[in-house]
Amino acid sequence: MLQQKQERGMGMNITEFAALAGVSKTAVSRYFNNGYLSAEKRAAIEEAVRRTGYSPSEAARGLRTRRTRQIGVVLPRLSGESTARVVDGISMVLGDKGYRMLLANTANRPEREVEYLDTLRQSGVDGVIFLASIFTPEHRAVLKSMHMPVVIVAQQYEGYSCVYHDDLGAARDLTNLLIRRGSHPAYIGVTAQDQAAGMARREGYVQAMRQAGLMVRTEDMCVSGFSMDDGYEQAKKLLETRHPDGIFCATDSIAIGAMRACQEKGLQVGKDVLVAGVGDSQMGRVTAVPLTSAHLHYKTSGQEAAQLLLRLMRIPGGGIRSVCLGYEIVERASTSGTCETL
Amino acid sequence: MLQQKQERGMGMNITEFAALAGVSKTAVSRYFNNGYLSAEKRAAIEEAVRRTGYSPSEAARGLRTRRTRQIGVVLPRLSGESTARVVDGISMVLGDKGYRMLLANTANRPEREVEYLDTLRQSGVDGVIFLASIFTPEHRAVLKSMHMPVVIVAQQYEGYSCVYHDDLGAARDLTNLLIRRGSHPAYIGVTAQDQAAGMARREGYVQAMRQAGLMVRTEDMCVSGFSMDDGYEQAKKLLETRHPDGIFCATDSIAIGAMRACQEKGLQVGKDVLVAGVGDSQMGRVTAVPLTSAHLHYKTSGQEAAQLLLRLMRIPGGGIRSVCLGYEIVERASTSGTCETL
DNA sequence: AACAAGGATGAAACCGATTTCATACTGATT
DNA sequence: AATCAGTATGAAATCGGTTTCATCCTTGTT
Repeated sequence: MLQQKQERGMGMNITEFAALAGVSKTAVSRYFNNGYLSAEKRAAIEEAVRRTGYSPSEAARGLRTRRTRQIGVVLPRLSGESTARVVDGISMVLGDKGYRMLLANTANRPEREVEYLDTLRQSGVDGVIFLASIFTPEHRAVLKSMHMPVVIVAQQYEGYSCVYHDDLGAARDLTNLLIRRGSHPAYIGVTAQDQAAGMARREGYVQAMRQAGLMVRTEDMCVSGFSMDDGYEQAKKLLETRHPDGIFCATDSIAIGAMRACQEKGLQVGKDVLVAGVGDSQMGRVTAVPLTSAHLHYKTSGQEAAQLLLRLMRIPGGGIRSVCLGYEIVERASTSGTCETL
Repeated sequence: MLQQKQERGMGMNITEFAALAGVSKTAVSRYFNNGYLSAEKRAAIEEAVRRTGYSPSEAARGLRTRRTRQIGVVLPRLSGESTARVVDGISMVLGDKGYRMLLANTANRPEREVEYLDTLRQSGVDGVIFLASIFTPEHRAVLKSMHMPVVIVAQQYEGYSCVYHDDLGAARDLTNLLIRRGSHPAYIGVTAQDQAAGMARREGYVQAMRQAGLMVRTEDMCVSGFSMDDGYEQAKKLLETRHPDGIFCATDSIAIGAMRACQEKGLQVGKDVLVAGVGDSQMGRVTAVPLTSAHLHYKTSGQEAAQLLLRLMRIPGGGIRSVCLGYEIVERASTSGTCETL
């Protein structure tokens, strides 16, 4: 029976293991926590670990230390390049530091975000990274009640460590590019409830238009959902009513939908109509007319967020600091007129 | 001080809370676990919970019950449509059942898979879903030592609950399609260490060729990496040495790379060269020549995997059962010759 | 009226670790 | 010789829940 336990390396507790190794429980605990320990004991325990495969129970350890070595990640969706890349970045940094990642996928339902944040609070994670979409008063309330390190990604929020992109700058530069290439661009964006993708990019468009001395007409600006199909629908309407010679889209998905609408109307993208998006997605690189876009460093933002969280956990009650990441404009055929072949 | 604790709803333990609610610890425990409890006590506790926001410590609970309500998910990468969709499916089912998801991203390093599986074993998750890429002897060893419910996705492995796709059938049908459309297709695949995407799809190609009475030449078959660029490189070589009039690719990414290689050589995809991939990715729908592919139900496979895991956890020491999901051939311009405009 | 079955109750044992504390030993410094 | 700082040690307390157990009420049944 004992033999079986030894071989399986399971179901053993520190008391049994200590007896087997010929040392005290305390010594075993010290072994796993780098406490004072003589070389002989250390060796004896090491040997016993090799034989049995014993490892201390995380549950018991967590109960006593109040640390779980887990951090929660709340995100609006998993499918979607940007989110996936952010999470990738987070897991790179956190994995190296021995932290595990508890994922909460809210499937784009803001009320779930609040719910999950609360669950994470209960489950005792050491910290939370929150990929926010929109901020409701409930969000603010639950965030305030978290009482643990929190980092917010892709939005700015006073009093918290945030990592975000210069959405406004990217939108301004892209709109400028559309203008320089000779168009008077219209705008297809997303809900203004989304600070980053909605508000900031819209503002970037408006600023660029004003600076260029162009009329900003509200009829030239419309609000779309996040999908390709949504972009297609909005663009179709726009093309019928306003006949723009350029469209700046708040995301690549929207832009790709818009390009399809253009082509269905017999317009040549990159020539008759210039189109640009934001995000530099894989898809935008393989479309018939490759899409001009702004590359945002999503993976980096994930890494930065993890770093900021580690910092918050290191400095008790302090260490709040935010990071703004830059962008790179990537011009392709959808604004240059040179229609490539793939 | 007590007032503060009440208001914050934090740092309180069951003893303090029980005193505050005017009941015994046991009653509180029963409240949260649906044990025998009079209506009055239930109401009193409910009221106290509302006032304080108290919730039992997961760590303490887990220590005693040996259940964490967490399940581990090990996957080769996060960015990548198929994986993301599988995880999406998993989180849908598991989230509804009150389970949390511990994600381990191995970044395509098989040795890390083994390492993470071991970490998950230690951290006491209630079960594991393993999105496998390849199976080494170390994999088999660590799986055997898990002593907890495990479901394997995208591969078949004797003795475990698996959910996988009919890769062979999909590959056979697609190859058949390429043949019916008049080509003698070559093959670009991935390492045969990958049972599903490597072996099975390759075998499907070979079977279809044989059934059609066509020569299967090893020179017409090559091994590529998983990226678009890898597919591009392999296709380029193939086009220079063998001049095929059709290419069946083991994945959409490879196929998209191959299409680019064709077009750079001045060949018209869908006419001079027919191309097909597997996976029905978003990207394959927006390429200049939309890509014929097989739709695999990734999200469903995630849901099924979660169901199978719940079943394993429900039936102690049994309940092993596997699921094979079908596919749907989606023919687009890359095999039909009708070159669409986006 | 006697008895069985099952609901309701709380004290105490238990889960498996970490941390405190009191004690002991070593070598270096006054 | 006395003091001190640092290393080593293990028994016991502790973390915050759940589960067992013995007991006490109710009912309904015979």
